[in-house]
Amino acid sequence: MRVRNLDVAREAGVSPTTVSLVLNDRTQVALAPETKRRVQEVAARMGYRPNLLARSLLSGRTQTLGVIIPSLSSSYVARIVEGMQEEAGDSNQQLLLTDTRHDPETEAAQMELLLRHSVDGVLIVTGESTLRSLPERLRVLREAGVPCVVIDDQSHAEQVDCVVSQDRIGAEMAVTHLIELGHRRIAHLSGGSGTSTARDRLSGYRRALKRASIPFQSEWVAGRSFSVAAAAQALEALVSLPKPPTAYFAANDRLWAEAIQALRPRSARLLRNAAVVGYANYDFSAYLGISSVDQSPQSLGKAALRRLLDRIETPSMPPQCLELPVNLVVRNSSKPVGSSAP
Amino acid sequence: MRVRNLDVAREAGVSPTTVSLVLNDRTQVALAPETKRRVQEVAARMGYRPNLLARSLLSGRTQTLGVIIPSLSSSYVARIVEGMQEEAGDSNQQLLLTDTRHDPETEAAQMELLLRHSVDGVLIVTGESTLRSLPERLRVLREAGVPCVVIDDQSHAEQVDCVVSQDRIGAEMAVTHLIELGHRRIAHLSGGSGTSTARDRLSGYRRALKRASIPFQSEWVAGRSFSVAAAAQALEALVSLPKPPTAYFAANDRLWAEAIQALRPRSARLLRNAAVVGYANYDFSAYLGISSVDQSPQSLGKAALRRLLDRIETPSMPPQCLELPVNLVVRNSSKPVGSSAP
DNA sequence: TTCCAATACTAAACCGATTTAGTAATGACG
DNA sequence: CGTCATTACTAAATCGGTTTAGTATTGGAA
Repeated sequence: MRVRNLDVAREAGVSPTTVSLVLNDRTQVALAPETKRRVQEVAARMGYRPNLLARSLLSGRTQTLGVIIPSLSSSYVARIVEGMQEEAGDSNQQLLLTDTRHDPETEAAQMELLLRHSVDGVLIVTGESTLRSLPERLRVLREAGVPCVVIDDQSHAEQVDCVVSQDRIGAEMAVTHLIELGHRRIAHLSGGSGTSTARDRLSGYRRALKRASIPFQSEWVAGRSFSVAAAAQALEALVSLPKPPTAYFAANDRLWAEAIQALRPRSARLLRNAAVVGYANYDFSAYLGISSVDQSPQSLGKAALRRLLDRIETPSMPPQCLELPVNLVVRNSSKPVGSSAP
Repeated sequence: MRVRNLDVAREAGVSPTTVSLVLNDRTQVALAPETKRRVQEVAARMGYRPNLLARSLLSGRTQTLGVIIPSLSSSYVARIVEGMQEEAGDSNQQLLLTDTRHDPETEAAQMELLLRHSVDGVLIVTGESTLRSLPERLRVLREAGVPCVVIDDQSHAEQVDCVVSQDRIGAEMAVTHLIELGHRRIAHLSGGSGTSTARDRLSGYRRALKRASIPFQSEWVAGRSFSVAAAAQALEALVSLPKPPTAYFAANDRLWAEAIQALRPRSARLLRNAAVVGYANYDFSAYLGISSVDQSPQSLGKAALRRLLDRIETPSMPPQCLELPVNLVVRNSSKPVGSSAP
């Protein structure tokens, strides 16, 4: 059915070795130009397509990378994967994508499969629900000798390469921006303390307040996780404070949008004039006019894949944590204090 | 480094054959229970992980499916892939994802790579920009004898399996809904005539008008493609009609949102009171309160993958076109005619 | 003429599993 | 006691490439 090396060899009247040498351009070995031309012509004519399985079995390289993500629903994650795709395409790598659906067991099972498929390396985009099982995943990878890059978590930076965004700085930029708009009562809708990104954003928030000599008030920070329910509850609490905040820094745009959506109408009305800066700059952030800190997830993905390829080539490098810059996108929700415009 | 069948065999004092028989539960061959137990124990202890490359080379099956998408930026596409993931996980299949970035050449090159990797089948999510090259892709796949399912286009339904949504019916539902809200001047922001989905939506729009005895007016239909520029221009034209429409049926939510975004402030103000029903029900549609026709893209992905697996098992089946149902999600943008509420 | 080097190509081993065809040992039966 | 079936296992071929170590041929130099 499928044309093999041997078929081409027969048709061209040479040995499989010669076919292999010609098609892989092995110039160390002398070859008559005429033979070379003939083999190429025959291979093209017959539609020869090398079987990468066979090649990989011998070489131990598959040109295939495993990608583990918590879910593709998040357009933030989707963009990271897009960035990986782009870089992978340029480097002739294929991506085996596996979605864990936020489930550590699925993650474990899928990673096992990736290893059986002999991926050359693995890219892990961390998620709130799979963070706890990350050390176990890393252990398995280390034992298998398969390189790995972790995205969006730096808790294991001494053991393994990771790529994150400058979350603390991003948060600081966002809050400083609100302060410059004249706000003093600035709340933080937090993602809790379960992820290093959420912790960094809180830390940036505090730093910005401190630099402006605004005392930190613990009741201005609410939110236990990146879940909608937690966010809605937290936002409700913030808006119900005796002296409600005039501005909000949300750890995530989606969190903000969903929370607003879920709030009772009264609370939602109270929020109408508040200033907001969010995080992650989803597509819809533009439609909603929410100012947001953009991490350019594509760059994250590209950088991670680039790093993984480097690591595969030079396994001995010391692990490194790449922190990519972020930038603030200002939109309508950056309202100056006291404004009552829509 | 990696534990092989042979290593397990040596350790357990049996032949590789026996190891293979035990681990694959080949009961046709008699095996002493004690041997079986020992082999299993040794394999587990040594962390044996079968090399699927070797297995595939022999069997001709890789348990790997190629997925070709125009881009992961669209959350609609991302959801389709999510659905595939889910079904794939249940069937022990791996997905090789390739993003063509809307470029036919990248698509061709990537598909070539997928074939070299011996995927068992290919899932193609069509995009406006890669539709023209689809016949060529299908030809190559047919020649290679690799099964394929096409998503979101039924132009080749006699040759190849396809999975689409009931777009005509969805459009009819949307427009009928607007008619029931009392609207008569209903415009259609179209996706042009380049894709069968856009054509079907237009056709559903016309059917709904006809059933309500509203004469079709060609100036009420605008839009040449699913691009933002085209949509903004089209919407501008519609809103500037001497008697502007009171309601809009948009071929796509994103198109609508982006067009609004791009419009001049004056036109945007004119639209504030118009009723809208969109298509595709993106996440942000809920945040913006846009009524929308939901195709449940996950189901599309699941159905497509299911069909592909069936096709792989039974290559002789006649090609089939699956049309999945859609449903209308009603939100704030479903304003009755003459309303001036926000 | 003989020897060596360069040229052009190839035979065979190998990657790690599965599978087919077969062997050795045991036991039952006539 | 010989034969045949059954049980428990294995040797070797195979998948489709790449690579190593080689062979045959030619030409030039001594």
